[in-house]
Amino acid sequence: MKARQLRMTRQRKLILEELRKIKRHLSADEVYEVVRKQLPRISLGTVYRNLEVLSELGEIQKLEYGGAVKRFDWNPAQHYHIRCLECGRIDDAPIPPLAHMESRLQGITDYQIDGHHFEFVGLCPVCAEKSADYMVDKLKKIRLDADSR
Amino acid sequence: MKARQLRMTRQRKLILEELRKIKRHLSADEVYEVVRKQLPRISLGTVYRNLEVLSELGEIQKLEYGGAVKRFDWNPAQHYHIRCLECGRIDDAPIPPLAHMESRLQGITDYQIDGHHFEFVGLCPVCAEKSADYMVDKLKKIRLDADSR
DNA sequence: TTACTTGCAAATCGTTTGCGATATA
DNA sequence: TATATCGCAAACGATTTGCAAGTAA
Repeated sequence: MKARQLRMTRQRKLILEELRKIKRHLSADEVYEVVRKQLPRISLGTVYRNLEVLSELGEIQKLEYGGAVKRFDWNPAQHYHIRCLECGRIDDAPIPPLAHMESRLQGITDYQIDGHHFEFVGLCPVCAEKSADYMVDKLKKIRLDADSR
Repeated sequence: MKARQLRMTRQRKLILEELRKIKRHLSADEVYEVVRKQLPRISLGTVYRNLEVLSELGEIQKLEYGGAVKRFDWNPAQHYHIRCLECGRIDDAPIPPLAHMESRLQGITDYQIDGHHFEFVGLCPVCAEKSADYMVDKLKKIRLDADSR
C-alpha cells in the first residue's frame, strides 16, 4: 500500500528476535518485561508501536479474538488457537485451517469477506487444576455440613 | 450454579426488551443511548451491570471476539457472526454451526475444552463502499499526475 | 542531514467498582 | 423489611498519543 521508510532500530530488532525465540503468545506487557532485561530504558509505548508495525509488515501476527488483552504471535502463518477463559493464556490449536469457509457466503452476504477467525476456548491445564481443587473443597464442606446435622 | 435472588427492575426489563426488539448487535454504549430515551436517568454503569447479568442468565449473549468493544446479542442460541474490520458492525453469519470440532482435540491437548468461537471478518457494505470511493480517488490522482507530465 | 523512532508522561477509551440512596419481592 | 439494584462519580487497565530529544540511513 504505502511505501514506508522503516528503520531497524535496536528496539524493533530485539522485540522480533525475542518473540521468535520464546515462541509463546505474549501480551504487550509480557514482551515489555522480556525486552527490558536487555534494554532497561525501553518504554511500553515503544513496545506497543513496534508490535503494531511488525504485525502490519506481516512479520508477526496480532491476536485479538476474545478476552481483554491482545497477544502477539511470532508465527504469521494462518493457524488456530486455544484460549484459557480463566487466565487468558493462548496456545496453538493442533488442527489445520478450515478450507472453503469464505466461499460458503458467496452471494448470500453483502459484506466483502476478508477471512475468518476460529479459536477453541476452555481451561488451560493450570486453571483446570485449580478449578478441580475448588470443587473438591466445596464437596468436602457439603459433606461436613451433612455430618454435623 | 448459585441460586440468585434476582429482581426484575424497570431498567433490566427495558434493556432486555429493547435488545429483543431491535435485533441488532449493540455495544453497551449503544444500548445506553437507546434505553435513555425511556429512562433518562439510567446510568451507563447500570447498563453494563444488567447486560452482564442477562448474559449470565442466558437471556442474551455477550460477544467478545475481536475488536475493542463488546457487543450484545439478543439471541442466546449458538450461531456465528460477520464483523466489519472498519467500523466494528456485527451481523449474523448465515451458516450453521460447525459440528464435532471439539472432539478433534480429544487426546491431543491438555486443555479442558469448553467450546469454540468462529467469525468471518471483512468490510460491511457501508465501509466497503467508502473504501471503493477512496481507491477511485487515488486512481484519478495518479492519472492527473501522469497527464501533467 | 532528514525524518523515523524513542522515552516519557499525559490522555483516551471501554469497563468496573464503591458508595449511600432507592425500590423490588 | 431485607437486600438487590440504582445513579453517580471515581477508579481501573489496556492502549494510544503529543512532544522534544535521539539516531538510523
